[in-house]
Amino acid sequence: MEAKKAKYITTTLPYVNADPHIGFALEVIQADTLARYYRLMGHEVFFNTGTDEHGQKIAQKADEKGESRQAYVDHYATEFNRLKEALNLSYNNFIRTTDDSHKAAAQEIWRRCEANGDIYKKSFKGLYCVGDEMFLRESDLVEGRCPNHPNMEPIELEEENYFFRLSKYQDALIELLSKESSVTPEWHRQWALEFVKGGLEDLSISRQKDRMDWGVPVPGDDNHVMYVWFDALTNYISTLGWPNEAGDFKKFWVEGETLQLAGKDQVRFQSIIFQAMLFSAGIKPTDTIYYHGFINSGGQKMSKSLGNVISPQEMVARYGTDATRYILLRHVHPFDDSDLTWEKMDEYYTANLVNGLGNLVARVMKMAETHLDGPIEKPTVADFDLAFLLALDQYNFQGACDIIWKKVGDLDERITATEPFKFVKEDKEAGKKLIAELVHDVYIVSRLLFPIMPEANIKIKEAVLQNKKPDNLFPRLEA
RNA sequence: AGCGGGGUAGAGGAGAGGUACCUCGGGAGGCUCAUAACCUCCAGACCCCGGUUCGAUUCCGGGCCCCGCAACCA
Repeated sequence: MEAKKAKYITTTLPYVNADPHIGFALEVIQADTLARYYRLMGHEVFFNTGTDEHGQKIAQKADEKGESRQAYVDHYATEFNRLKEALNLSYNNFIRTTDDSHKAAAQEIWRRCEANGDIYKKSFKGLYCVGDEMFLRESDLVEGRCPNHPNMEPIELEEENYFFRLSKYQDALIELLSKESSVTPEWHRQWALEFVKGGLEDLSISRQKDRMDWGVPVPGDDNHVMYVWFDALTNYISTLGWPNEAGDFKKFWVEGETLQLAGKDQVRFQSIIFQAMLFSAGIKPTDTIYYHGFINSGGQKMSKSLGNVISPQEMVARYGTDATRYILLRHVHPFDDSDLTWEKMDEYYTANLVNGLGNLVARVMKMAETHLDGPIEKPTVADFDLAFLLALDQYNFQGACDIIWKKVGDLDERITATEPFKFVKEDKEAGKKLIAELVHDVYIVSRLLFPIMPEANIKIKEAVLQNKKPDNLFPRLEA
């Protein structure tokens, strides 16, 4: 058998100024499903996630709470890492941008970009709000004032920043983005291409330390720290041990296939800025970046003031880990925005997991336990359903689930049509054969479940191999 | 303004150039292996106007309406 290409897969790193958001849960579950799928297909996989911990907003939040910056980010890193258990994630590394090795990598990529002539110093003039201690953008202004501090006059301030020569990489980016595989779905690639063709401005990549010190020090200049984006984007390679160019970096980034997952608001950062940084540092660009949509609730953005926020922890508490994964994978569109409410999620859970999959396994395994002499012969490894593989290859999680649940529905129909529970009383051997076939097919379903719902996969397989009806896989919700 | 996405049964979603599918809900029946589950049947939909086509809800053009993005925001 030929050696399969190594696969690298990463989420974006959530910024730790709030508890884990359902949108990140979606992303990390999608990534985990792909990681499990690729492993199942025999690829060696490196799956990365972590936390983005520098920058003004975090410094501000920590100050507000009266905590040290480090204590503040430590708290959140722990919170996010807890998702591993809650969502049954199989990542290989959880990187924090405050890790020493990451900071060293960020400095090294800075040096390489600088050595390539792509970093220069320029003074930047803008309106500065003393209240927020930050520069305001034109579009932020409300009647010429800071929206947070309407009674303070913004002052005009000038500071020196380092800039990254993004403009230099226009042609390289156009070439990269002309490859269909570079971005999924297609419309984001088109947008990025148009955006780059429209011309790129260089971007500020540092902050003066006396105003904002919570960042990675700029190599060779004690007065500046890196702007958080520049530092954070480096994580995708620092997690692989870069700047050590051998080892995992070579295996997964250089010689393997790289896939990033991100929200649709990230196109500019991931597909343009980060790729330009890689070009500048002489590193291969990301092979594919997949962008998911957003999750709204009740037709509106989730927001604390509307009270429609759905947190991943609450979902896990109500439905369990597997069911949370199921809902996010099957009932959220892989590319477009989707809408979830508790009402709808309850419905999905009851219809498809309690009444569907859970009930099917219960009825089949009860018959098996009662009528079969022992476990069926362990099904030999059959080929996976091609349509199922194709769906996952195209990040179509919904489509992959649809194929599984079609099989569930077909099995329910077959039980009604063949009535093995009745038949076994008239013709024992023939009835047993029918039941054994059903058990076999339940096993096949559970195999497909592996990337989607790892716990159910194990429980169903065990039930089949022990010829025992399992406890309710998905308990009915309290009325 | 511009760029992008979209408008499918009562609700929420999928889909495709030629009997329009799924979940919930409504109506009628069946079964009893199962988590009061499961199966069958019925009622019910492709925003409007043109064009291409033997044929479009699906492709193209226009209109109306909704939703994103719009540069440092992590």
